Amino acid sequence: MAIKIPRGTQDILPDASPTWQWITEKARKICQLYRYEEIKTPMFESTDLFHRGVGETTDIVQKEMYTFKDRGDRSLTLRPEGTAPVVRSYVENKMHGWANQPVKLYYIGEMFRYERPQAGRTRQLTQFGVEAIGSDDPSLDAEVISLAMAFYKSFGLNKLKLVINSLGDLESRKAHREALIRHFEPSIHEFCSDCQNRLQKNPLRILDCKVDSEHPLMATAPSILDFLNETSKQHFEHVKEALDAMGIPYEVDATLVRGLDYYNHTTFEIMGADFGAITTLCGGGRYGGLVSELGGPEVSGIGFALSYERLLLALNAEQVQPEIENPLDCFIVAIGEAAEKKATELLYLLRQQGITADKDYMKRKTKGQFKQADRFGATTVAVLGDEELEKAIINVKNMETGEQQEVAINEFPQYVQKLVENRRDSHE
RNA sequence: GCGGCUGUGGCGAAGUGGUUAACGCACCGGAUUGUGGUUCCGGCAUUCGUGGGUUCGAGACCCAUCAGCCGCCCCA
Repeated sequence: MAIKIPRGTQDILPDASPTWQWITEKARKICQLYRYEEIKTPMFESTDLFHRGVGETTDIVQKEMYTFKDRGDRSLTLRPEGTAPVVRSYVENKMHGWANQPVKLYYIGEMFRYERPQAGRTRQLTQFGVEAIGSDDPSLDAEVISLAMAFYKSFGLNKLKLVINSLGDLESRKAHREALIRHFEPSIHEFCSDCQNRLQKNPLRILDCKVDSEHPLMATAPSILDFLNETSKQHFEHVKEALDAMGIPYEVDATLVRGLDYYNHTTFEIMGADFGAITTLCGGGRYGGLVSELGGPEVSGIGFALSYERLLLALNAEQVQPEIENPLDCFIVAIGEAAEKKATELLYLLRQQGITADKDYMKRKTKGQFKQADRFGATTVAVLGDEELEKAIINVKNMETGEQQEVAINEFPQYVQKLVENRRDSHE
């Protein structure tokens, strides 16, 4: 049996790859505007990085990692997310000592999670993410959120919803955590087994549970927003004011709890609509203890990650098409062996001049070659056969008007060049 | 990891146990010995995701397995 693509992965075929290039271009462009610089980290890291950086209690670490041993008996893991590796690099390269602070980075790359695939969820996913590390200024939170929103807007997407929340600082989180345990503990046996486990490990995530969302204790659960201390409150207020000033609408959702352990203060999610159960396009937030946890100084960062796969769902739902096209300037129809050889030479000349050019490689008849040229959307076709070779000319046909012109073969490249330039001028 | 649905040529899709597996699109060839987008004619699945079983006979029924989609969980 033929070998098939691994589960949860996909080939990006030529008809889809322009869209992928388009997304990448938009991402780079927006990062350039906001002055974030690209960082590339390895596809695999020491397994410990994710245990320490992402959190032992998270689903990612507990059941979704592609972990393997290399020949030197090192435990390595294909990266399931981008923040921990970037922070590892921040610490390893002592970026906290760089002149420009905060350090503003972005990455584009593949992530790997062992999950059950469905629409918008694959085992290899492509993420664009941003990390601004070294400042706890709340206006930086707003900048990162606005970058994400501007990115989506640049595609013309409109059905977006920004949801924000604050988890507060360590002190606030601790107080809230205790209140949650007090709230749920007496009746915890009425909750699902996941929630029973969460009670001591991470009671915050009980709020996130879909199974027990109708339980009366959910509605009356203590809200993190009531436990924010003065510092945390001010931070959150500042973020909201900055968003208001930029005219970015948002909703505050006190139950928005991000899945990874390292978040504090601001968390946010951008949701799309109209494409099935999965609506989260982008998730992010501020992380406090992560840098020091990985051996760096006590600084915090803020970032987000979003996937191409889900952006694609949103683009489909709103019927957005990429702006990329690749027109064929000239197709050479060669009739006979001698002409075929000459065509190869002429193609090379055209391409050296920046003219997109192609020919037949399937030994098609003349008619078939024209059909191919038409399918490619060639704007001109050059016909070369024995008759032309004898007279040292080539017949250049305009495929829109059907007009055909004899051109001396040694003037052919310049002639096509002129046609292409005229066409470009008239289109501008 | 759990539950539901699905799997026929490059694509879409008929076929609900009986001989040579409809049809549409795409593709290739011819009508037009060297000129496209229209038309007409012809060609194009030793085989129905894979493996096994039931049967005189299986694309259809059964079992297993793989994959996809949807839902749950969770997340990007």
